[in-house]
Amino acid sequence: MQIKRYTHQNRILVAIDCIIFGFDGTHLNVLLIKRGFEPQKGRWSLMGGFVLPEENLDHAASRILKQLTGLTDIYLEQLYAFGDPYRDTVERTVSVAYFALIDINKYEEQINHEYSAAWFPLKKIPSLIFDHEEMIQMAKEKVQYKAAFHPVLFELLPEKFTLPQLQSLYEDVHNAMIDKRNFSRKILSTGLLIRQNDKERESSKKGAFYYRLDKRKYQAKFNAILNLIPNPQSLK
Amino acid sequence: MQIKRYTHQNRILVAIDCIIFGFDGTHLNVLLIKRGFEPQKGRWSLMGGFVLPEENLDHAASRILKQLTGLTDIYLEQLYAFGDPYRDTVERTVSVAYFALIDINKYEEQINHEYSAAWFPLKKIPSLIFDHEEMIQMAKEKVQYKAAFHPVLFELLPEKFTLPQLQSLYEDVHNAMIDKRNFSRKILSTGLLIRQNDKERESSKKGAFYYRLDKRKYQAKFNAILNLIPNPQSLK
DNA sequence: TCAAAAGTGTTGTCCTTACACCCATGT
DNA sequence: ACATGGGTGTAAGGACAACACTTTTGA
Repeated sequence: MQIKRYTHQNRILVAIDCIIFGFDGTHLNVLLIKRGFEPQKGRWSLMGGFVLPEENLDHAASRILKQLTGLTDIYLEQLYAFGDPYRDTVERTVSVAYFALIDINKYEEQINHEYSAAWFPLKKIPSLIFDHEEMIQMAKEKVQYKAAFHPVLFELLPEKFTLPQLQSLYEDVHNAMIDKRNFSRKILSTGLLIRQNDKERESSKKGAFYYRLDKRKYQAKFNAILNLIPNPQSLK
Repeated sequence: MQIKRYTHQNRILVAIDCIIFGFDGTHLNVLLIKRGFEPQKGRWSLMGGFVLPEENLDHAASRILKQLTGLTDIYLEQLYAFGDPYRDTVERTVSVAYFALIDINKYEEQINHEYSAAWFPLKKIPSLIFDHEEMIQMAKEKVQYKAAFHPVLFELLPEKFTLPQLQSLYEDVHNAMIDKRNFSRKILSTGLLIRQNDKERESSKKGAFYYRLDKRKYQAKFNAILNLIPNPQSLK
């Protein structure tokens, strides 16, 4: 007996919301849009959209990310499904949240005129619609946790970056000061970085060597458990 | 302007599936049901059900867990949302998977006659409907990962348990032999266990002391990052 | 008295941390 | 020449892993 449809069941809207992180050199930022549409027109929110009939959740998230940023091949990971019956004030909607880590410079090259978007440092997030603040909070904790054991923060940097840049990123994400000697030893001991011959000369007179990821080793070791921050206890 | 409903959008069934783990003293097991209903009647599957109009996802998962096991106040955590458009052969359904850790003995006291359920060791999972095998695989990896840093496996044991029991649990979950001297030192150094005065005398002549969780400290330290297994590298 | 599992301590190695000085360069 | 940030080495302490013998008791 072939069944065609489940009867007497309640169908629900399924949406995606994207927490898009970028690093401005000092702080981790989130990309938000000012809604030009109802509901809650004029307020800030995460970029989101409904899941279409023929696409899976990952595809929907990629599509929505591309719609705002123009970017593809981005680090994107499912975070959590939010399903409070009243979280969306219009109609019940289950939202599957994804977080993305992008190189903030790549974004700035793109310009999307359909949405007015802006970066906000995590400590200065404005009031958001629905449960979007909760989503960002959870995403932040997830990135923090993940970055303590996996080399995921490289996704936030350009292809060429310096150790001081990398260190500020770690310091901001973990909200801690790190000793630069210990940091460089630890990071370099992973074998993931290849030193380039040229230097970045904007932010210091001496200049700091550029590094580049060894992509083979990066992929191979991504899921390995590394110890990337001094006191994992400082996480909660 | 108040909107009443999103127009032109596609509504989807939202279901919950529960991966219920129990430990039989030797192996980690999963509780499966033999479906007495369509679709796929007669095949093994996870326990699941649709999300009802007025309940959130956690509530739906608790309800479904209780329906099968009779148990409440169980460790239950959202795992992942599965949303391939064709994963359910009847009709598109997004399933939010949860995993539960229960004391297998508590379950056996309960008898649910509506469902014929059975425990399967992880290495002997039968063929399952839809994407349920993938769900179990992901849940297994999640438990393994989580247990390496957080004292979550206690949820699988009765209130009173012995160190050898705990050790076999860790050994099975991480698929590794652990030195008992190092293991007991590490576990006891967390300060989470209180030794009882009585012994378990079934499985050895000498008898092994019972321990009990210090619930205050357990709650306090649950999210702290502990090092609970010898070589985190043995995870992948 | 023997077998079977429980319980316990020490040592060497490695990893982690704390810490201070020199280097290169632009002004 | 000096100020600024980049880059490196070492020593002490703590954590981890490897390892073997004694204890208890039921048969």
